[in-house]
Amino acid sequence: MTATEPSRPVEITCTACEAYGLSLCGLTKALSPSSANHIQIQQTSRTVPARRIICREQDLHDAVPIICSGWAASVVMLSDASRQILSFLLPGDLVSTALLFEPRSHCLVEAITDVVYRTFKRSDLKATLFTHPEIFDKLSKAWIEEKDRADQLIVDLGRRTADERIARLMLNLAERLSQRGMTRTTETSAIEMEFPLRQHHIADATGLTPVHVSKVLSEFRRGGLIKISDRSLIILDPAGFRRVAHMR
Amino acid sequence: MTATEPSRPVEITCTACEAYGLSLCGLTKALSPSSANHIQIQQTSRTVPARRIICREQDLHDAVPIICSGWAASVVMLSDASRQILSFLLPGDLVSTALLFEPRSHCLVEAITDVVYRTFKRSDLKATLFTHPEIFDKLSKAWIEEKDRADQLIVDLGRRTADERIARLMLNLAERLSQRGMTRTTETSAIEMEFPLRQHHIADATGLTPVHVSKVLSEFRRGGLIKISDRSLIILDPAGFRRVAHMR
DNA sequence: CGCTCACTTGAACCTGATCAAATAAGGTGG
DNA sequence: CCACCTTATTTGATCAGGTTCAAGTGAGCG
Repeated sequence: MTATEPSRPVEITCTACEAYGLSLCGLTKALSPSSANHIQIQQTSRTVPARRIICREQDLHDAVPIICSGWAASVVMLSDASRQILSFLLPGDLVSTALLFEPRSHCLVEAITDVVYRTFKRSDLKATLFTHPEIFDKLSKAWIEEKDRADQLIVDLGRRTADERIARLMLNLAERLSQRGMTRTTETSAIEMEFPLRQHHIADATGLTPVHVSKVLSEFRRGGLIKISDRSLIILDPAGFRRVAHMR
Repeated sequence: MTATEPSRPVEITCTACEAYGLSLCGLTKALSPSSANHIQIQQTSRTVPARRIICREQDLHDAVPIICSGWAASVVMLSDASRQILSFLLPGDLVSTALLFEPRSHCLVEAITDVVYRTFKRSDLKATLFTHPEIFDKLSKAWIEEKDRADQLIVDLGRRTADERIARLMLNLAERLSQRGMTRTTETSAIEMEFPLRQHHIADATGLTPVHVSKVLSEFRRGGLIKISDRSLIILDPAGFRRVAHMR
């Protein structure tokens, strides 16, 4: 909530995330071929420092936020101060497709790293849905993906061990980052990426305690599966790590 | 998969679930006032006996099924034969709003009781979305509800005890049934309903084992919170039961 | 009558939580 | 750059909520 450009009409194209060609920001791709086709839509860009809250449960949002850069998380707070992370938001992600239809969110979104995001006005975005089938398709795809991930998480939390949950979380993030071109593969076929999560984020996302996360990660390290240092993650043995993640 | 009426054009009105005024079937309500407005849409009705599978993961569905009567469950099967139930489907529920956009489902749907359901052709239903804003609204509402429930389940599985999970499941079902007029409140303000779930269903939905579910239910019974017999459930002490469900 | 499936109950076990203390990393003001 | 403070991570010891295993009781059904 630091810098706030004055709201002004711009192309829906969001150069910051265009490269990812994904999710809502990817809709820019759907439109750009025929340049005459660009939509004028009210849009605001904001920058939020790490750890700050992007929006709260109570906020009535007229705005639909999209992450342009940085990592964020949607989290539900319980009354005893325990937390459950519903999903991590990466560049190009719509915070929640439900916001397209309802100005209410039952969880809060917080920045993990410094985050740049843009908001579209719901009514504008909703209107373009009807006039631009490509956007409609992009958004329904985003919606399906969001739900698929939620369902996967339900299965993970309901039926998998701590090791599996943590490995799967990391592999899922690696996959999503790689779709965005945000991973590198070394000559030893290890996968390398920026990884700003603290262990408590991993704990909040997997339904575990930070203490146990620490133990499991040490175990993974000892097994030569991963290497974490300096806010970056290397999956040294992707095949072995996937084996851990599946198991059963 | 027993009785299959030949596919024929009928009004979208689905009398079986119209009474509930909910979910997709509720869209019938949105339309019926102006009778000139009725949609002709291909529709098929089927009856499935208890325990049978309504549709599998692999099936490429051209069809969008809606439960007309009975209870069903969407379940994910793990390779070790353990199961996670993602959601229970009650009369008036769309099996999955994602089916509106994608002919694929990553879980299977199985009948708990005898189930009557109808299927609409995806393309037809999708088309009416654009021409009938009331239907669009109904469906986006269904989508949001579906996602809210999934998110709630994530929190339950990630952060709550066995007692809380089970109590919340029952209270949620009671709430949904009551919206459909499928509960009775006695003079002692106990809440009574049909409850066809086996303990293993409860276990599959809450990420617990049937053995533990049995123990928790016995505890609830001993505490005078609920009474289960003969496929029906009475919440004897709703206030007390809600207290158990919240706890923290 | 004999089966199968659902539920119950108890004992032993185990995964992950809790508690506690020590170490390492940042971040801030001087 | 240092001193200080706060936040992360590690590690070990103990605890507990649920699982697993096992055996027994019903209830519905062909």
